[in-house]
Amino acid sequence: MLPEKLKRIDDTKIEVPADYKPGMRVKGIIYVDEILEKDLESHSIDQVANVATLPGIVNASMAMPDVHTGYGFAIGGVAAFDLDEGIVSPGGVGYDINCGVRLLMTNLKKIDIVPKLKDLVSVLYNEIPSGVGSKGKIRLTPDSERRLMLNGARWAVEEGYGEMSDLERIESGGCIDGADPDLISKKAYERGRAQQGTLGSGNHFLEIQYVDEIYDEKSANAIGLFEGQVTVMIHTGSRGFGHQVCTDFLEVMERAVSKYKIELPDRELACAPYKSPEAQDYLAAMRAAANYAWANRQCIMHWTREAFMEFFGTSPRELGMSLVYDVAHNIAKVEEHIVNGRKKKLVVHRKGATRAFPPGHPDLPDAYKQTGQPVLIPGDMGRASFVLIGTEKAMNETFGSTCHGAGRVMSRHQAIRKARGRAIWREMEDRGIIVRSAGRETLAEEMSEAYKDVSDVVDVVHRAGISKRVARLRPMGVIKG
DNA sequence: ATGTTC
Repeated sequence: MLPEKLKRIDDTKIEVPADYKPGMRVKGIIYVDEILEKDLESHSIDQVANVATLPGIVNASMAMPDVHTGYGFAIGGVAAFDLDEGIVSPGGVGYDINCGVRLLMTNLKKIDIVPKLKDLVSVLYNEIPSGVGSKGKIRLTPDSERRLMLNGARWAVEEGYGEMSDLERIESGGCIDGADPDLISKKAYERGRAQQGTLGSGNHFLEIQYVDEIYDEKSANAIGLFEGQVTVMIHTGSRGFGHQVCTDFLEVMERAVSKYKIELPDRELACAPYKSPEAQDYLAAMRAAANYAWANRQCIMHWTREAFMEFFGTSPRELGMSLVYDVAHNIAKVEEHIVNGRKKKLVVHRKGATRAFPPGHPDLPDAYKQTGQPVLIPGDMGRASFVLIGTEKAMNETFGSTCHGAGRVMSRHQAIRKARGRAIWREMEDRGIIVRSAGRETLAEEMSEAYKDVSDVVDVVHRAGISKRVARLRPMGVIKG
């Protein structure tokens, strides 16, 4: 049951009124329908309300339909702050800075690979390092790690991992300006040294998929997607490097909270005024970690192309292996939005939320100027993933943002208990999905039933108009950490 | 998410 104070606005969203909790400066908006409303945790609602108390918050504290409890800010949260009055908070970005998704398409059809699927998955599994604490094939010197932080995916391309033309199909060109390697701790340098080009664990994955349904023929055509087409989705972030950056700056922010006398309903919301050196330093360090993640997805995509080349004995070009797009879903960015009819720069925190810019937006590459920004939504490993497109309505309502995935319904611990005595890999294989995993418990934690149905999540954002459904992808082969 | 409890 929803708390009585919450008001349903329409069939896709509810309002958390500004009198829900003391100190709220704006209302909260949670995008859920009657189905997902049942999975809404009261703690997530409290977190949306807590964020609404932060100085300089603009319009509303928002949450997407895949919302669940996170560190301070809910995962699935979107919050934008005024640059004069507002704050920056590491909790609004999360531990996995620039966790995100990229989608690679091919000109292969599902029927071309079904008979060889198991072998193809093995080749990929051997080629892409995965698992907790996994080390990659790259060893960064302090100097190369610096250049990586400054240049992101461009660093990877310059090192031979991919092509320059990949860069225009990455959010922010695969490199956000304003990173400062001098603000990165020795510990973070050390943790990042051997983890570039690794998948990690948890919900991170590499998946071979096929396009199973097209909803919007025109946009799908413009992107290059067709029914039965094989695609590869890569979901990973900045690994131990970003985690360390977040840890380091939470400490800085805790001190800033007392220094600037910021009153917080929850110490996990530790933050600093946007214009303070603490906030500017965090943003510069966060950008270094964001660039680390973009380079990471670039390297992994490159090895995916190499694995396909080795397996099929033809070049990636002949296999049509071009990048569709790459999105960040854990990041804070300074963006221009219209507030009360006037253009204004804001610092937008997206934590488990994806940018969804509309057709014509100046930040989009030429390839997507007319279509709008591709939005990539990974589901759980057994069901589906989606390609959506950004909309004008998202610009007006959610600072150009939409959902990011399925969202858990079971805790990791619950899932492990529920999976006891079962062979999840075999259950998947019976459904025609080949899975390889480095970690023993990862498959249990990540089984389908531990997640909401991503189709329900996507249905809400589509009906709400904050992004538009283009295609559904079904998993065939999964590599997990 | 995470050298899965510095």
